[in-house]
Amino acid sequence: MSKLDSGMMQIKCVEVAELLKSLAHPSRLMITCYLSEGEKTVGELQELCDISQSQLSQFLGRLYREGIVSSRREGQFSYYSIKSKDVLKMLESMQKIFC
Amino acid sequence: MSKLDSGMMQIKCVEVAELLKSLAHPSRLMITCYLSEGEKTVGELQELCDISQSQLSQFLGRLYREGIVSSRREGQFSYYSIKSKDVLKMLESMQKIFC
DNA sequence: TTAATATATTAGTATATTATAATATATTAA
DNA sequence: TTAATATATTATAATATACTAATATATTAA
Repeated sequence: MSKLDSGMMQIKCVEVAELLKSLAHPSRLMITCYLSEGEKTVGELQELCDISQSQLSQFLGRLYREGIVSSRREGQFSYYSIKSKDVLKMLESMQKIFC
Repeated sequence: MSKLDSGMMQIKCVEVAELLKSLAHPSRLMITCYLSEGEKTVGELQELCDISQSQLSQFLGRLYREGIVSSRREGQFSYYSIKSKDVLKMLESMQKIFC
């Protein structure tokens, strides 16, 4: 583990803390965990996560704005998935440690 | 990666989201990152993290209440360290991924 | 005992987040 | 075109968080 100088440390901590904040809610974490298995529609997520339509949509909107997920529309459905490899790695290592 | 049933999934997500929330602030993340190298005094952390005495103490208090760090007093100094192996693993894997 | 150092606590304001209900939009099926 | 389904947006009240300044406590040194 190479050490960062204090300036870089600050920058990294701001950046990573933002990611943690995005994930730091039971429902948002659950959403992203399920998405780590692969792309899902809003409806599928709603089944899996058991939260209200409005909240799910708001959480997805937030995760999207914060760059955690990407989305594509195909006809009636919106498909969401994890946007970055690093976030995926992070989700996987959390699953290894805690699940 | 074995799959959890939805009840266990809920429980794990609540638990891990709490941890993420504890770490989801640039200063709290920095504090815990430095502590992942080993026990430190409040004064040492203050040097390293460059935050006000009051905030540092409040953040340490919160991390303590939330079970992330443990502390011991030795004379004039308070020593803090990461309390759980799992949190340590988590911090290390974040460093591997993002630093 | 007093002063200095290390750390903790309290109070107050500003801002952010959560949850819910209501409403809006887009797409497909009848 | 209308109804139904899938998803998004807005408004709002309740709660939590962040930051600062001020004050308090405990320990050591003089």
